[in-house]
Order: sequence, then structure tokens, then C-alpha cells
Amino acid sequence: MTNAQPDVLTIREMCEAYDVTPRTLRFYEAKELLFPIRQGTRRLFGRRDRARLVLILRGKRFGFSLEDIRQLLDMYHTEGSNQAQLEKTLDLGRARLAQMQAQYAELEHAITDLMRQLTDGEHLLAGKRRANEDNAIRD
Amino acid sequence: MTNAQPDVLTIREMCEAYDVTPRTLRFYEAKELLFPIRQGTRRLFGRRDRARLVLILRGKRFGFSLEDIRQLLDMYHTEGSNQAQLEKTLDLGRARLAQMQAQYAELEHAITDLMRQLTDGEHLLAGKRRANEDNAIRD
DNA sequence: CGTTTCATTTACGTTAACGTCAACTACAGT
DNA sequence: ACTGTAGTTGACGTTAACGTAAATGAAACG
Repeated sequence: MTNAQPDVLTIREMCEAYDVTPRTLRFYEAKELLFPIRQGTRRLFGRRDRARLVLILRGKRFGFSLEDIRQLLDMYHTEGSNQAQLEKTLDLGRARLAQMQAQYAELEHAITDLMRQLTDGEHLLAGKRRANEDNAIRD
Repeated sequence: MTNAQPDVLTIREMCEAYDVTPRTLRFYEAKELLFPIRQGTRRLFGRRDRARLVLILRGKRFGFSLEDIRQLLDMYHTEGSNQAQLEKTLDLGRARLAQMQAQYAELEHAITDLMRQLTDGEHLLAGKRRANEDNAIRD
């Protein structure tokens, strides 16, 4: 069972698969968020890089900076790291988890809030519609 | 019941209450996110502006841009707007609500994901600790 | 009335996260 | 050998969201 699939994507394939530009992928490499292998001069993105990219894009949607994300990404290949480094990474992960849980709670609140405003607005709109009909009758 | 409390804050008071800088508040005014009244040359922020500021800061934490937020803020003083404008605002609000609900779901997923990585990492760390003890015995 | 103490306007600086352009290079097909 | 078609590396440009500094004005205090 020698897992012989190539399983690497070119930069174009990555862009289409994850809806990003080449510039973005090169930028992420420069910032050490991704580590594509080189076949000659070209980049090839393996499964590890794709998993990382998913986490990057996800983190961005939650409002985290790339630097925030970069530090956290170590969480996903802790295998080779030493004890001290691992502890630091775990601390960082726990802190991030707390942030996300807080954000989760706040997001729930914001959602119910917005829903209330929406129904209020819809009632207001219904009122205006009736008013318009009344005017039409009088014309 | 003539509600005679002044109920306005100076820029400093605002900064301390909401942990922002004066620059930020002036910037938000320039971008038409806030509309402080003027007493002579100075700004005074009333209840409406404070409510808006809360929503602004909240929106930012969820990764929305100030321009995104500005458009949505109309949701919270729909009283005077006309029918067409109100419909547009409501559409925008519904779209935003959908985004936030999606984000909510994704955030939940991300949280369980991160928790799993954390426990994995902690087990790994425990293993390294035991290995270290074994070494100590042999020394 | 002079001097701190805030606040204001104007303007230029800064950082993050890319966009855009120019000038190569590597290879594939004809 | 010529022509595309990706891909690459600089290098500079851009936008958002403020920071920072300078000059001015108003207000309160002794």
C-alpha cells in the first residue's frame, strides 16, 4: 500500500479550488504560512498545505490576522517539536480557543439582536405599505 | 415625563467607556458612522451614537469592514426612512444575517476542531514528559 | 491675565494584505 | 527555431483603519 497518487496541485489548481489568487498563495509562502515544494522553479501544494490553507481562510473569516493564524498553525504539525515549544503552542491554542468561544457567544447575541431589528423593520414596512394603499384609494 | 438627563459624553469619556482612541471616534465621524452633536466646537456623543459604537465594535470583532457596518447601521434608525430605502436596508440586513448564521455554524465547527487538536497536543506533551522522566532515571 | 488642560483641524506616516506590472524562465506544441 | 502558455521573482502601488505630530482654539483655574 504505497499511496502512489501524486496528490499535489499546481498554483492554478489551488487558485480555482480555493478561490484565491496566485499572488495570495505566494504571499502566504513568503509569510511562512505555506511551504509548497518545488519541482524545478514551480510550486506544488500538497495535502499539508491545502489543510493549512483551509485553516488560514477560515481564520480570516473570523477576523484573525495572518500573523495570529501563522502562530496557531503550528498546532497542526506538533509531531516534531520539542517539549518547550509544544507547551507554548498549546498555551497559544488555549488562548485562541477562549477567544473563539467568547466570539461564539457574542455572535449568538448579535444574531438574535439583528433578527429582532429585522422583524421590527418588516412591521414598519408593512405599515408603510398599508398607508400607501390608503392613499391610492383616495386618489 | 420629559427625560431631562443630559446623557451625553465627551470624547474622553467615550474613549474610556469603550476603550477606543479619540482618533478612532473622529475617524468614525468622518466616515459617517457616528454623528456627535457639537457644543461649540466640541463633540458630544449621545445614546444613539453610543449604541452605534457598540454595534461598530461588535461588527469589527466578526471581521466586517467599517463600510459593511455603516450600511447596516441604518437598520437601527429606520424610523424616518422611506419605503424604497427601507426595503433595501432590510435586504441588506437579511443578507448580513445569513452571513452571520453561516459564520456561527463554521465557528462551532472550528471550535470543536481546535479542541480536538488541543487534547491531541496535550497527550503528546504528556508522552514527552514521561520520556524525560525515564531519561532522568537512567542518569 | 497668563497658563495649563483638552479638544479640534490638517496633514502626513504606518501596517496588513494583497494588486499590478515588468522582465524573466521553462516547457509544449508545431 | 518560433510561439504560446504557465509560472517565477522583484518592485512598486493600493486600500482600510487608524497613529502621530503640528498648529490653533476654547475653557478653566489660580
